[in-house]
Amino acid sequence: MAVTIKDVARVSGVHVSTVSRAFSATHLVNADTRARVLAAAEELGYRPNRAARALSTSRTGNLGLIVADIANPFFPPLLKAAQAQARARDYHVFIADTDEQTRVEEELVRSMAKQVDGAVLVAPRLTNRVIAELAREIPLVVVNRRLRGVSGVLMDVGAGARRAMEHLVELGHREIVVVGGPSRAWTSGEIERATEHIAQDHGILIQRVGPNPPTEEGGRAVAEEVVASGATAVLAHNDLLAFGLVRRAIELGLSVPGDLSVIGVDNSHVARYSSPALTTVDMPVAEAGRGAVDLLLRSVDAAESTGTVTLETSLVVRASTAPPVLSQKRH
Amino acid sequence: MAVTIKDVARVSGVHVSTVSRAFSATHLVNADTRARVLAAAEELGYRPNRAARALSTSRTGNLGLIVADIANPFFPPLLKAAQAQARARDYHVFIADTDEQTRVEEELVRSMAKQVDGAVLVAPRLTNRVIAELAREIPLVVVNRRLRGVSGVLMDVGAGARRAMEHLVELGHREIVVVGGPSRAWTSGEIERATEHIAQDHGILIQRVGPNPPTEEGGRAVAEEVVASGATAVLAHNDLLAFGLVRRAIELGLSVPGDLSVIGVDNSHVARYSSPALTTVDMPVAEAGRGAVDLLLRSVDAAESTGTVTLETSLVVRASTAPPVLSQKRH
DNA sequence: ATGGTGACGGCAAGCGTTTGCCCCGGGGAT
DNA sequence: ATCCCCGGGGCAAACGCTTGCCGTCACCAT
Repeated sequence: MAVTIKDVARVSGVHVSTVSRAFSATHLVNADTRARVLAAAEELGYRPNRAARALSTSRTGNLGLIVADIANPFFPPLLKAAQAQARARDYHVFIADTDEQTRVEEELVRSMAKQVDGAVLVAPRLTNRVIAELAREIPLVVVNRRLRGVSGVLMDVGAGARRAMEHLVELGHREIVVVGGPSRAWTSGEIERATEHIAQDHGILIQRVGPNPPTEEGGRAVAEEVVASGATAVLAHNDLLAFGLVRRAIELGLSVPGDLSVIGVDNSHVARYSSPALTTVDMPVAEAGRGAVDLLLRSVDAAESTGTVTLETSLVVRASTAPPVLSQKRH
Repeated sequence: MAVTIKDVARVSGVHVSTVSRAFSATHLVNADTRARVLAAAEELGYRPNRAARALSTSRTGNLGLIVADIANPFFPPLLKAAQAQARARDYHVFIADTDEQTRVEEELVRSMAKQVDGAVLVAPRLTNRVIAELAREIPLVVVNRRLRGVSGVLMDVGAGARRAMEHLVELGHREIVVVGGPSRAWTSGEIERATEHIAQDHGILIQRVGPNPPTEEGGRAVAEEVVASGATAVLAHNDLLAFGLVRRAIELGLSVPGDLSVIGVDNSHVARYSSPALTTVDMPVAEAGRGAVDLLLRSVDAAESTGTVTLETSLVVRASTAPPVLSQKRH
């Protein structure tokens, strides 16, 4: 029923192989013949069947994009950019949501493997071991994960966290709580390390709370603990967490940034939309999405190349940070 | 290199057809034989090649999901729900972003056609004619578009807009501006009709501005016009537009809701996150995503069934609406 | 004229599955 | 004892495309 290469061949009076070549090896066919074939194809509305093509070339023209939570505002701009880049290269993309579950993540990669030329894992929650294993089965690039032998694009969240801490220190804060995210996220470790350094360099007192789910709820849940800590500022693992924390802190009667300065990470639109607008670490997500696809496509073509690109982050100062008020300490 | 049905056949000592049946027509093979086959498959890590399967069954196990803008906060929760539902049914989903361009939308459907069993068009910008045409080539379901002969899930934004207007009327507003969205969006017409009715019923003065791009920028751009109109309240096509409008209005020295009440549509997270929190029309997006996939799968299986489901919306009153101040009119 | 050389394009195998057809053998009905 | 039926499973074609191989023909150099 659907029009196939055979129909085109019949109509244009050539063999199917010629039709095939007219599309994918243009230099092997005479210009006039090719024109006839293309005309016939056009007339019939012929579209090559990618699945069939995949069967003989073992190239599908598809990519997989796997994220923890599509609805987390960190991801959509990245997905959008990656999708656009893929499309520009004539690739289609499968997008899948793992719901933060590592089992699902692994299963998803495996079940997609045959259908894609490669996959990008965005902020994977999987262990390095499993990722490395998967990378042996299918070209992989990871975003925000450092892994020997696997291509990756990293957003330098460590530098961003450092900037954020310095900003707080300059404002005069001396006791800061760092609200952690999911324990298996690479960014968690980066932030921990960076904040540790800053604390030592400046003699700052740091308290850590977490791990926490990277959601508004997670933020609300830790608010009381943060308030009780007596710290005057907090750096949260992401904007959502920061936002929930701010909301709850305000409900508890605090003023932000008056009583508590809060910094998020991601520079997602919640940071811009919320009030007070959040000071946050900007993550170049669109660039990361594009970069991941480029990297992936490169390793699909060139078989064996792996590489890592690191993208710069920056601190965006908005209205959720201010000097601490010099009241008597609360504890 | 990859393990195929042949390998499994060899290892388990049966013919490939038996292996095939062991997977997809279990009742046609003896239980013991089947167990042997499955064991061999497991041992080898065999996964059926979906592309090959598609070739002979003409069922791909894939779905397409096409949206105007992944980064517009209206879409991600819908995508997430749709994707989850599809996964539960063992379907993979292609997600594509049209960047609000109708040409791209059409081209996307066509280029996916051979690779999916059906597609859902979310808030399509295409004309009815083109959609109907596409629906003839591939099972389609549209979200937020009413179209004879094409399955759809509709969120009753008309009822929502009516509720929103009534809310404003009850608060005492008598001059309201309706900020329109993209002209080709179905919701635009619905809102226009609903507001028209309310205006007549209550003798309200309505002014329309638009069409506008459904973005924060779009909202900022119309703010001055809205302010100059002298109206005391506005109903915007979506939250993003409402949000941009609020921001700009505040920059212009107005207070919201003091000088201007604003209502959005979508109940996306920007409505919750922004300040003042937006009164908005809640859209059951997750349900719509699930419903669309269900509907699509049904028409894929049952060939010829088309249906429309309408989902209820509701008004969420937050902090961006209040009674008008009774000052002298500004014009 | 003769042989050589490309360019062009037909032929057919092969990619991994599914599925209609048929064969085989065992058990129940007669 | 014979016949039938049916469960089980092998065989091979088919799905739509790509690609290595080879034949044909025109054209050029000798």
